[in-house]
Amino acid sequence: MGAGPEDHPDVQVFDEIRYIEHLVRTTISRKLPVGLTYPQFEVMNLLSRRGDGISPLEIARALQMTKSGLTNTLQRLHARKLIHVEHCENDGRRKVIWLTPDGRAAYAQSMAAIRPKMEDLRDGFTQKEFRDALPFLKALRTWLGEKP
Amino acid sequence: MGAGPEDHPDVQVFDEIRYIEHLVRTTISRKLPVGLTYPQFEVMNLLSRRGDGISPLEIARALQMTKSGLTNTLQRLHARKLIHVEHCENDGRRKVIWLTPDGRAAYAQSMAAIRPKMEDLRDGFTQKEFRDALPFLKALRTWLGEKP
DNA sequence: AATCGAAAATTCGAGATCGAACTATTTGTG
DNA sequence: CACAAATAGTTCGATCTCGAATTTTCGATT
Repeated sequence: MGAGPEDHPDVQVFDEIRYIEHLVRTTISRKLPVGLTYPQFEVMNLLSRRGDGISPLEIARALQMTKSGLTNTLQRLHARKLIHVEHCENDGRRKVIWLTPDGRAAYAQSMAAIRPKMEDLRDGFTQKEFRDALPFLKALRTWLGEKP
Repeated sequence: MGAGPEDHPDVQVFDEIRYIEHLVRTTISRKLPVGLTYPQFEVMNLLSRRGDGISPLEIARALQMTKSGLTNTLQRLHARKLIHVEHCENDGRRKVIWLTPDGRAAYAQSMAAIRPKMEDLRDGFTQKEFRDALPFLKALRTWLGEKP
């Protein structure tokens, strides 16, 4: 029984990364208040972290979403009145997104649902462990992003 | 300007992981022969690595797909005659999946398209770097998977 | 042997995701 | 100024993804 490619450390690393990404996505999804999906939460999370008043294109780039994919998500958030969409004054092509009070409330509710898990995580691992893992992950991400 | 949560190493790690996963997915997707999607490739990759003759449930578990999602992908692969679906003799509920010769050819063609990038990667990083990154990633994945 | 509960797969509906084509606006250049 | 190229966003079609409900088959208990 010879060693297949699945034994190579690089393949294993990508498998683990795929698995972790999936676990994070499903774990958070299941904890979100009903009516909120994971991408919707991600958008609101960015609006909350980065401050409102950013454009759809900035959001799409920050979250690795396509413009068309983001249009879809923004339309749904807008339909639920969780975001407010303004037309940019200086540039007629651009729009600017804001969280509404309802949006902030839904976001706070989501974070509250996730917080216990996050705190568990910070008990299970040290910040040093995360810090030590970062350089390689950043290098890998940069390398993958630079060579199209 | 206080430190937001985005500065925390743990948040950064998850951001990098999300980014890497996305880059791998899109990079491979764009290199695949026309007509093949990334999930379809993943299934064929597993069939090729793990050997044929495995059941849909085993595939779904290995690839973190839901059974219903896999049914969809298998139906498409079957429609293109890239896989062969048998009814298990011992167990009437189960099916067993095989790559057809066409499937093997399509898989070989996909791997050939991806190989240069993989070789570049093995030039850009050492196997030791991947090996050193593994324990933390495995621990993180296990922890996330154990606490539902 | 009859039945009940678990397991494997499918169907269905809602939402996400991508890429290509399209519209509208702005910017740069002659 | 006119017009070409670039930019921001949307629309559309195909596929993926999930969860819930359903069907079929198996296995164990009685």
